[in-house]
Amino acid sequence: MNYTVSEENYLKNIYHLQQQSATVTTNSLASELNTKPASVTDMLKKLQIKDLIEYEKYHGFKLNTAGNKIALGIVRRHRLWEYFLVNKLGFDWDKVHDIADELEHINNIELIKKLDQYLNFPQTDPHGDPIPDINGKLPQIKQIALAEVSTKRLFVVSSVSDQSTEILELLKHYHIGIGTSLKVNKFFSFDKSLEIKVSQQAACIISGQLAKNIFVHHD
Amino acid sequence: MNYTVSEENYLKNIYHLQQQSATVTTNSLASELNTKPASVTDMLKKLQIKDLIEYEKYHGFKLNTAGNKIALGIVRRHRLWEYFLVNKLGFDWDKVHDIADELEHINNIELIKKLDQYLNFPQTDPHGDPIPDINGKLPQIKQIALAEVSTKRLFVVSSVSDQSTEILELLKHYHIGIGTSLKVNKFFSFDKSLEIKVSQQAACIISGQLAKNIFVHHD
DNA sequence: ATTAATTTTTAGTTTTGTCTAAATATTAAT
DNA sequence: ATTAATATTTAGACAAAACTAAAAATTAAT
Repeated sequence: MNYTVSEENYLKNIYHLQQQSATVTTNSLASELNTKPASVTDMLKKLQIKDLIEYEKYHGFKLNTAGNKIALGIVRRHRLWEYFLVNKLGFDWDKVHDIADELEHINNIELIKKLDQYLNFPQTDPHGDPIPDINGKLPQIKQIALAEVSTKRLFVVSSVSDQSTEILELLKHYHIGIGTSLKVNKFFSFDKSLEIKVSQQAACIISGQLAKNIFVHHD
Repeated sequence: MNYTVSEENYLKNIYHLQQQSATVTTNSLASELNTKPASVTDMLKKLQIKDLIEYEKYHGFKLNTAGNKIALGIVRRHRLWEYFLVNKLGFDWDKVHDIADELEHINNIELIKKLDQYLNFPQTDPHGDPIPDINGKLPQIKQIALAEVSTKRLFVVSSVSDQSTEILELLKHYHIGIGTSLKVNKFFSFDKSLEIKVSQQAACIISGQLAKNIFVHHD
């Protein structure tokens, strides 16, 4: 079976919204897709006929097993291409999203297999998000927000939840990227800021706001 | 300005047909695109309104300067991706066309600039076809069909006009690829076959049919 | 120079994905 | 338990890109 670019975009965005709340609403999907609720309703009917979602009028909807598998395929392609764009072509990680949004719709098994191999089977994309394997299985890396970590223990940055240019700018300033080792020296309860030590550099202070968006795992 | 996938496909195919005959007909374009003449007429009107072709009802049409520039951009992207697919991902050259047909429509200047750089600014794609530069200029490598070459002189294979799996199979058998050095020992007028000597190998005989499809340039 | 054959265009539909405006269901509030 | 507010769906239209069948223009043939 083959799906249109539009169908794939709906499936992908339902998938992402489901990561936050199990059931998705027409309005939230519409705003995610920059479209109108009426258009969403139209597409939902089509996706239901193709048996990719569970959908009951007026009562939200979610991907079924088949829909989930397709969504994971799209996510896999998106994240592999992001990895390629950053690690082979030398893009900054905040510039690759839109390009990957186009590349992800090229659904050629051989292409993605060879790309994966060429990239040496990466586990996560440049933002630290896990890349589903060929069967749609996500490598589960358990990660904690830096804001909730214990002090004096070494962690490795595994992902950043906000992927804006603004956060990248700040992270660049602190010399923090995916894979950077760091530890928290002290939490300051007054303004939730914290003192951290990033690899070989001198200790520095970051905001609680930032620490909530940096995810790490044990070394 | 931004063009749809369909518009780009029309422009690209008009470009290719123009390589063979200066003016293109509705029927030939329809069969090239696997569509119906009526659909071609429809699109021609649109392309004329967008000022990309010269078109007079019932009297053929061709790309104007603007249309040509866009077509060359598509060809550039197509051939760069083909190069990538063969030389980085390890595809056989007869398997890359369809994938490149999809990749070519992603029109992001930064992407193509970085891809070009990553591939080290290749001059020709894996079939030996020249890659237009960023301004649409084609590197002109003058080439002759092997069937029309003088004997006992050394040539380098620069391209193959037929790009089917069938010809690849045959070329593999003779150990001939783009870049292979060879010379013609003798033409046999009886059946137009010719004896050639490929690099270090023993001399062998190929058909005139094959020789017409192999293009070479001086060493 | 007519007629026949071919090519191209027009007219009218269809499908996909979108939209606006109006109607209907659901949820929240008094 | 109504009413008000919000969310969702329906109805009807539209644009892009294709199609079929029929009409019109061009070219070739006698």
